[in-house]
Amino acid sequence: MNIPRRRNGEAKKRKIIRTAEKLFAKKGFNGVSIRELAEACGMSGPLILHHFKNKEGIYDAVKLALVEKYIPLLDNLENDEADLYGFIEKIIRTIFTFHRENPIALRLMDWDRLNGLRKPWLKSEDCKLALFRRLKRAVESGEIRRDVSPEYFTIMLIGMIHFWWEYRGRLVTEAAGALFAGDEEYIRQILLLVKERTART
Amino acid sequence: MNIPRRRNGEAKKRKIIRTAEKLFAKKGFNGVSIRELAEACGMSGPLILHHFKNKEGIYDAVKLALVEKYIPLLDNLENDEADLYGFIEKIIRTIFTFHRENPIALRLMDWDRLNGLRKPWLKSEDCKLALFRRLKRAVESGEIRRDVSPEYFTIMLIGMIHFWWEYRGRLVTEAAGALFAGDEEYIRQILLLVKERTART
DNA sequence: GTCTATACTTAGATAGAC
DNA sequence: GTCTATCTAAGTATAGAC
Repeated sequence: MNIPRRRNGEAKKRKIIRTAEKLFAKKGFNGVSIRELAEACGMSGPLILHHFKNKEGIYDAVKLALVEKYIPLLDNLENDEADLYGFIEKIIRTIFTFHRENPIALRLMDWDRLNGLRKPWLKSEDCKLALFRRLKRAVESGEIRRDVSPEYFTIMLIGMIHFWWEYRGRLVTEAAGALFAGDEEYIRQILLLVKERTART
Repeated sequence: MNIPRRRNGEAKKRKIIRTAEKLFAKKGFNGVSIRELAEACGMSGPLILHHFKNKEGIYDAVKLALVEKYIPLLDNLENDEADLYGFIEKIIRTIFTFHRENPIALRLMDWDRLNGLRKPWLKSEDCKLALFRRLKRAVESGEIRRDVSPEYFTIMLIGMIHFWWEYRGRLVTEAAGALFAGDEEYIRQILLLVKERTART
């Protein structure tokens, strides 16, 4: 009994990634040791390094796993629909859904940005780009007011959303339900803002 | 000759703080070793630890130095003037000035937030608070539209500003002049946004 | 695949001479 | 105040038995 199964490695590998995700999000790359990760996984250090080349290899795998969760959400945004406000709401909700389902993503991205991102998050800029392109078209076609700058307006919108999730992450005392209601109200306020700023009179 | 002067310690201490500021901003607390800091200062490690109790002591001193630069800016905001838009512009310019004069502050604050801030940045929330209070008064008195939420609007504004400086920090290829012009245009766009959203029709 | 033992490096901090 | 020398702990990673 207790015969080590063949091809048990993949399960362990996933376990390592899931555990490392949380630890890296909490303490950053430099703040997590292989020893600590091994203990949290209930394995030995050398076993971790049997599955991954080195510590950076673990980190890269964590990033890759997150990017892969991101991709299906982006496929939603392929065709930038006719209705500008519908499109903006869709983008906002896409980002909100991603962060709600991946509460550690923002912290990981922040650590990575501060550490000077050796390898970039290939897909993470796509929401910003999609938003910018759609806004630019709307300004050029006269769909919205001409004095709106697509570049700066994009930065403002992404900034509002980004900061909300940073800020929200610190409200640990709140109940989950209250946070969710806050999300909805914040989205509503953003959409009001967008309309008031862009609508032609 | 080359007699070691008395009371030379304070100058060294300042030098250590100025050097540590840059290193901590770049690599975070865990990413900087005392050895590295000592070398960058042109001193030995033990000398650093003669002036500060330990590594955390250096870090705290760096934070303190930054907070002290922040205080005089805040004194500007004491009386929240009659004109709402003037007040908002003043707050925005205050934050912009601070970040332009202390280009490393934002990174330090971000590192600190991620590391779980043992000791808080006592004064850094004050701009947000001043803004919130003024907005609340404006809504309640009917100075601006009633459907504006002071809480969320504050978060949006701070988010826009915060993200701009994060984003700006990555635009290393741009000339300083272009960045400065970008600042002005961004402020202009924010103020347009605020007016369009809040003005009563 | 999985462990123990261990090599090697670097970290923070101290002792003590000057 | 300032240095050299050094301690101890912790880090990454490998060797090799099972």
